[in-house]
Amino acid sequence: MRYSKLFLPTLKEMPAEAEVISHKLMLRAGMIRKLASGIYSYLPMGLRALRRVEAIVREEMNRAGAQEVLLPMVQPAELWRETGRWNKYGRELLRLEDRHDRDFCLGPTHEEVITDLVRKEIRSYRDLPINLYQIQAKFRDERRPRFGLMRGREFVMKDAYSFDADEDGLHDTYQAMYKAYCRIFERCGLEFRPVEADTGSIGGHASHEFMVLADTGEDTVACCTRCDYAANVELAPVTPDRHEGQPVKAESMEKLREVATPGRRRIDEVTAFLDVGPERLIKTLIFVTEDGPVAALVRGDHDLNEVKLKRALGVEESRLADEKTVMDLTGAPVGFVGPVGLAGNIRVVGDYAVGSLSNFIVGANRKDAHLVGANWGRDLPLPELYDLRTITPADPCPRCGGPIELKKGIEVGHVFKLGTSYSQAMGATFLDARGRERPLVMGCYGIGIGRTVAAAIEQNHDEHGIRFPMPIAPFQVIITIINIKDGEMVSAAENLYRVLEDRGLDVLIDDRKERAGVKFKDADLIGIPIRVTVGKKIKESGEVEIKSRTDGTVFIVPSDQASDKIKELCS
RNA sequence: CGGGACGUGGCUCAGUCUGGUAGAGCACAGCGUUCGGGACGCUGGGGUCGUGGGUUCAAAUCCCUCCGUCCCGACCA
Repeated sequence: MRYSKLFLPTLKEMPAEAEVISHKLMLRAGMIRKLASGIYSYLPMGLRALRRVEAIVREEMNRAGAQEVLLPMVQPAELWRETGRWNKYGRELLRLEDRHDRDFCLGPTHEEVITDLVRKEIRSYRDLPINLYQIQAKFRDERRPRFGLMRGREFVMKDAYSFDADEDGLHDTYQAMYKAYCRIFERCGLEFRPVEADTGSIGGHASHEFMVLADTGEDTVACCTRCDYAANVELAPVTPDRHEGQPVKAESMEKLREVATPGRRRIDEVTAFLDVGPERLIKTLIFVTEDGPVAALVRGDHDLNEVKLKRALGVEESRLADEKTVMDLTGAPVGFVGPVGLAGNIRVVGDYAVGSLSNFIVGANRKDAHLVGANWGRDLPLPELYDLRTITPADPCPRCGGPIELKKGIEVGHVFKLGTSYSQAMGATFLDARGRERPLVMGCYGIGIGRTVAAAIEQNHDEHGIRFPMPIAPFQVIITIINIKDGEMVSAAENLYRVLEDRGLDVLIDDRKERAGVKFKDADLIGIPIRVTVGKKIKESGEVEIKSRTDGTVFIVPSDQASDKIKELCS
């Protein structure tokens, strides 16, 4: 490709709208442009990188036995009504009507469509297992799109859906997908970790997320520094302390008394005012669920984990109660709510760690007042105890007891064992070897293609621009002609360009009428892994300069040996 | 959805507080010099100041409406 003919508008200055580095660089390097919030156009450079990732994904999916299909993006509402998701999915589902006022939606995911397809075509266990995938744009009307391609509303995703005859079959398919995902992200040159993940409201049996480790990640991963345990913090269980739940002797109990805490609502305000540590306090958080309101108790220095709370309560919906609801339920404004005297009115649950507290401090359910010296049994009943808090680096690894480290990650892939929830809801069945009708056992497997490109940039850049890993680079080689008016330089560069293209490399030749500095800056910005400079050395000694964008290594080689060296560096 | 910020040539921004002839740099076009790390000089084109309304002799500037964008939070495969 000739740079002079390429639609590659690079930006010298930082775009005002971008915050994170991958977003800034993708805009500056002319890869993407925004059309609307969370909706982006891919320009040639961006599309090339996207296609590279897609090609790797295709190869590995095909190798793992999956077959590519392409499903419609516009989907009829009836399918979504069958699974109940037409109502459950909420406002993220972009709904539309056709000219006959029939309801449709833009597909945010394709379980319904694929299950419909398979239930109509697959009748026998002899046709199983089957694993179908597609690479296609998804639309999710996110509440808050951000960070460019990292969380867009329209985004390119590879989604695969597997159908097995039984759980064992699903297990094998799941393992094959897991391994394929590892290969995909390894081949993309990413530092990643597969982590145990929450199965969410779908209620599957197992799930792993593939996290690219980067500070800008929106997820937090708990990693053991001793064994290979890694899990999303939403999920990572906290091992209860040995002392938790032990009764306190009556004689060591302080007297329960109410103290005035005017205006002190937050934990840090109360602890500062009373001059005690946050571990002496119990936070009382009121949630509203489909089964009614719930009070959840965690220690002042711990964070409540809503995923764990939902699981402990066995509910699907939960949200923090608003100010008015809290007032109606407890008689106190937010910040002064406590569990004493609450048990009769609403369900109270507590984290294991609150069970071992004695002489603790809680809100008094009265404005500007807290209770000091509270104790289980005497002042209030011990609530149902669960693992409700988010793991911290102070907690041991749930598997080996080793030290835990928290890291930020970008979720680029997710694999799920779905089981039979969709197939049962939609009547997707097959006949087994004994002629019995049974529901298909499903799995689903997603990869955010655009997000993978963005994540690769998050991990591979410097102050000058992108440093694309070779396997996903838009071009492998850029040839920089120092002076376009110098016939000797041009013919040497053109010659090398032809040779490299003939040898199957993707080459960009910078034949623009620009000064050398401009060309170097652009080459660094767009991150082509290998830069070949054809300059004055070609005239003096017949040599060219080959520079690695990845590590900065420079090779000066005679021009007739350049293609061998470049080929070697590209492999 | 709650909180905050912003919206002025293609881009980055100044001008708004204190109303009075729309600016700079970059980019773009032409000419000249320069030519291995985003050159310089001269000339030139390009802006309904997000939208609608209001106040005023006069609005980019003050007031209100709506729209859009970004950030934090909530929420979320």
